Amino acid sequence: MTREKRTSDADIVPAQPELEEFIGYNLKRAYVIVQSDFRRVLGEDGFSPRAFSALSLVVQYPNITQTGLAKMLGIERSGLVAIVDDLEQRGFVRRTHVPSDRRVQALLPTKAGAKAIADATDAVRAHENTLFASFTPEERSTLMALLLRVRELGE
Amino acid sequence: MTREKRTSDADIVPAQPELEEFIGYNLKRAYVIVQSDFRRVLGEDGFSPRAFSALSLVVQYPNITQTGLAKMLGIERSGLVAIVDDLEQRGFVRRTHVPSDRRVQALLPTKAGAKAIADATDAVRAHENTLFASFTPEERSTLMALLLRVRELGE
DNA sequence: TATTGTTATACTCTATAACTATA
DNA sequence: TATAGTTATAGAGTATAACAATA
Repeated sequence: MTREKRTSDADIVPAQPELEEFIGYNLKRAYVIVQSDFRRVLGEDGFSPRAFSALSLVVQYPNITQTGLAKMLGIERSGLVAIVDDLEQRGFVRRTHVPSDRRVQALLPTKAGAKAIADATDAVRAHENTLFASFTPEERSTLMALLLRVRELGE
Repeated sequence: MTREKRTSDADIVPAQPELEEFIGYNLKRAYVIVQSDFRRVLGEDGFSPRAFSALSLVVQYPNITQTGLAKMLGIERSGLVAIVDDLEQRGFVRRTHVPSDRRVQALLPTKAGAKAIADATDAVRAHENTLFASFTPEERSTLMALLLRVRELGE
């Protein structure tokens, strides 16, 4: 058994940690970068990522139920209550009873909610355009396509 | 001002939610998919993603300090204490005092720690190979390269 | 029996601030 | 004064289980 010449374990400094070979690790690190920049920009408008996502979907799918919205967001129904409570208190959505099924609370955006999400969406677009300024349009669309492929692995 | 023919807001069903246009949103959804699969596989070996990452780095950079490890992982020093406590209790790392500076606690992997991370690394490789079986090698390396580019945006 | 929204609860992850012992 | 490790604490975010109202 041969042994490399070195004085102690501390001398072993690999050019690249094994960790770096994993997609999961790089995905997380990349996600943290983008999310923290999102929070910095959207914090001014008072939107957390999940509040932004929820309101965006309510505006696009008016009368969506809370269960339906939770499914779209990939979270539990129970977790959505606080999010909707917050959006309702800020006057961005209304819970409305549905006559045909009195269990469900359909969600409707208010005009203020539609305005707020339109402004926030513009801000997020600007944030991503700035953050990804060094990416070519092709690189961005390639990244998007591959991320969609990853998302499909979970279905 | 023209108005499209429709009976109510509920009829508006866009082919694709605006949310889907954002890299940040897709990054998060993709990350959740990969992480939950990681947890399912590594849970058997008793490694959370962060414990796995921490031990992996200690094995690769023996005598790393806690502050140095926290920087590599992108978390606060204080957050690392519980992680190292756990790894030390399980006999995977040792905290050792450094004579030249008695403030620092250098971290050394034990043989059991090196063995455990080697096995877990094999398991993670297998997990990613299975999960990304539908990706070609080129697609995987393209995804990795783009994720690295995103990570660089945060430096 | 099953489902919708809700509450209670707990767990993970992370950050901030303050402490201690060293430098 | 500054730094390494630590502790206390709090805040997101999420999940599970159970409940009332309704189907």
